[in-house]
Amino acid sequence: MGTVKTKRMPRAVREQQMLDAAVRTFGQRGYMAASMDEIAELAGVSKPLVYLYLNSKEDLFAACIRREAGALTEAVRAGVDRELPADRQLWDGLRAFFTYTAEHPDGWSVLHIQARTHGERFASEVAAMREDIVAFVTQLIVAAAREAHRDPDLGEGEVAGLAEALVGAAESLAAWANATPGVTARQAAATLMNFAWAGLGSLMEGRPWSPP
Amino acid sequence: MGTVKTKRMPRAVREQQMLDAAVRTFGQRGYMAASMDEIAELAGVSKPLVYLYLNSKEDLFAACIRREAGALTEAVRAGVDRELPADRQLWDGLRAFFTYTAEHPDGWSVLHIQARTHGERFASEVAAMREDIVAFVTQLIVAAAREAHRDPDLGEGEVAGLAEALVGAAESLAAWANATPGVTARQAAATLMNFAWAGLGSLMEGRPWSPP
Amino acid sequence: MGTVKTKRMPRAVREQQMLDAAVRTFGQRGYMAASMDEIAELAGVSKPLVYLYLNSKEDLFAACIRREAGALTEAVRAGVDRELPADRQLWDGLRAFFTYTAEHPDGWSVLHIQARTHGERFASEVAAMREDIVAFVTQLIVAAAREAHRDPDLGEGEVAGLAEALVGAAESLAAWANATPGVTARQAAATLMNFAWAGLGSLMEGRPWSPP
Amino acid sequence: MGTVKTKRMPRAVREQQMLDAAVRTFGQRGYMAASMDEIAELAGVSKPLVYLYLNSKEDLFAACIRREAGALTEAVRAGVDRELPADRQLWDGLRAFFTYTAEHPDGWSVLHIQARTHGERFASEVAAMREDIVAFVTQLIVAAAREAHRDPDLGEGEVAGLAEALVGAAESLAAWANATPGVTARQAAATLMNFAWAGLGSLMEGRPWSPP
DNA sequence: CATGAATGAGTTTTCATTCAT
DNA sequence: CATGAATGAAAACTCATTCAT
Repeated sequence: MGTVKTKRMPRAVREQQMLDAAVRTFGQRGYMAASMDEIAELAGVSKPLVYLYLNSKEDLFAACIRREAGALTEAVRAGVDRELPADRQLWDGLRAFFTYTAEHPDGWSVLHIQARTHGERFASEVAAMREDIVAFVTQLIVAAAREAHRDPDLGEGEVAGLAEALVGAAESLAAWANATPGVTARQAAATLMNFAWAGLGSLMEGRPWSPP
Repeated sequence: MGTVKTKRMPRAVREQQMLDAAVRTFGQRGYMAASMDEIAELAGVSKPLVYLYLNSKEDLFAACIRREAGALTEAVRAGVDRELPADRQLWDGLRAFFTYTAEHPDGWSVLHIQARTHGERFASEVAAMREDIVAFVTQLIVAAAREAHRDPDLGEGEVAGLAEALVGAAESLAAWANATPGVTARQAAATLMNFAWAGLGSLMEGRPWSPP
Repeated sequence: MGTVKTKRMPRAVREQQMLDAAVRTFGQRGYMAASMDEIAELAGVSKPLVYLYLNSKEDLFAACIRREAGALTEAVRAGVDRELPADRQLWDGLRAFFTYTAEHPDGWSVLHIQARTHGERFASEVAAMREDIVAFVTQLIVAAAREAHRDPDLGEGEVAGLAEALVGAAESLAAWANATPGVTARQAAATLMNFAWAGLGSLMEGRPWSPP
Repeated sequence: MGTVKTKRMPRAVREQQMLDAAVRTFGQRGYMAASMDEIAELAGVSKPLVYLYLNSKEDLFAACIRREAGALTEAVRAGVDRELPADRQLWDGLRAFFTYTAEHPDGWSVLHIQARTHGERFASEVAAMREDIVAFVTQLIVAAAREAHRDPDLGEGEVAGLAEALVGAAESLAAWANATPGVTARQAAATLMNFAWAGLGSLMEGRPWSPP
């Protein structure tokens, strides 16, 4: 499955091959356990070439994160039509998200797990992407309230907590769906929509659960 | 800051000191980056003693996982009274969970992050614990339906998905609460109850969201 | 000729063996070309032990410099009786110096050549030692003038330049004597005394050479 | 700061640019620490071209030594008029020498330090140059004796030692003068003439210092 | 029981050097 | 001629692990 070893390719192509190999290795082994030797071999090049193009293990990892974060963001963005109703947007976004994470489990692992556990430099790059997504979901919640002609009795902090919980639930479900054979992206999205949209609806109708 | 160095303690005590040091180190540095040197020093013992008692880095890590998983499970179990109504049980369990993760961030990091990224052996040990918890939540959902005299139109798979989503959301919120100053365990639990219980209620009243 | 490989020695002894090996290797190959592998092998230990005791190549080199500078200084000091007349002191000091450099060519190379060409950190350590020696020689020149009941028409700067030239000449002669078979320490010292003492005498008698 | 990159220059010119870059790099970084990459970049050419013209790092270094040794020799030769009295010749030669070393510190470093510490091949090339100079100084000493109508009671070995000491002192003073701001070539030369010529004079007048 | 002494195997990284175009 | 693409070999350094005392 490793990239076929061909000689003398343009730099841009080789760089992508290296990033492919790196994402796969980092995703499966983890940042620390991944060795530059393994990455180079999987990419079908010698180690010095990896260093020539990507500088260091850290830089290589950062490049992986940037590429994968961009790709995931782009996939979700492309799946959503901002003209449609809020629930439809959320549904489409979730499907795009679960589809992408299912098709790129290593990239998702790099973003979700590896990047968060190996230094501020990496964590902050992912945090930025995540904030984009949380902001998007927050907008949808507010839009949903408006569409339902409700004035949600929710403070800003509460909406943020909800968006955070929704995104967190999505992240967890992605891991679960990846690990559970037979669970499709569509099913994962439906489960979450059921759970979340109904809950939001109830909240907006003024029936929150309150602690005893 | 390490345990004070005292001579000749019973083996069980020494082992706990070692596990304390190991959990702290694994939690903060990650499994790969943690060095046996650092752990031994933090525990106030010599390295060979660590090997004598715990065998290897792998075994030491496994011991950490077992201890921490047990402690977390126990904390949640102790916080819940199985005689109370389902929503109260969930509320109490969530509070116990968020309290524990806030007070033992390194242990939680070991379970939630480290154990899942370093080989099947560790992942499966945590998965077992997690399944216990998901099973507990599943029971609560079913119990809630029964209490409400509803026949939930939910298949087993759907309930499982919901429980999974709930647990996943809790895990995400734990990380979020730990990282966000000013968010208490109680607040995290309230946010999630609001989100989840209302959603479950709507579902049971037969108003699920359905895909377009 | 390498140190015989014996097992389990006290740290202090091993450290000296390592320094011996390092001085020899640095002296013969130069700082950059010397490899830690070679040093460890010559010392009869494994590389990790070298790092355990001496930390890094830089620290190891610095330790060599410190040890060798101390030994050279001590050898010269031990060879001189500060109660004797100035010329006798200079003669004795030079003999001790040439003897030492002849017997420890690698140590001398480390101090004279290697330390000066690999970063301020090392250069300054040798510079400190050299300044000690230049100061000593300066004292002797002044003492010589006093003994001769002369008031040397020499400014401080000029005396410094002379001391510098004398020390420089000694350093060069050391290399020359080491490289020229059949030149003894005594001969090297005699050549320099002839050259220097007579010159100083002339200067003090007020017969300097003056530029055209 | 590197040579401006221009296309299609005659080989001889390109070679000089490469040697300029190499001398500078070797002089400042040292032989081992200098990288062919840096040299090629500083010369404004691609690495393969350096190899095409100069063959290898060793050959490149040797070419530097040859060029710099020739230039230094030539500078001294050009500064001296062989018709003038011996002391004047020495004075002029020293001034030329100190001037050259001050103006070409990297070249001087290559000759004085680098070449001597990286293998017999390079050392011997510098040694040859140095012997030329020592021979020249030896001639001057003999000529000085003749001019003074003295029959120096000095054996050949002694004269050689004196010349060696003088040259060595000059080399040391060159380093000292380069490192000490405010010391001009003229001052360095004056210091050494004072020291040396007076000493020689005394010797020839039959007042050598003799060991106790 | 406890530890100072020791290492094999691996890590990231760099460098002189060569082709194919 | 000139260069972008590529690498074999080795460097400094680290770490989990084990004896001998």
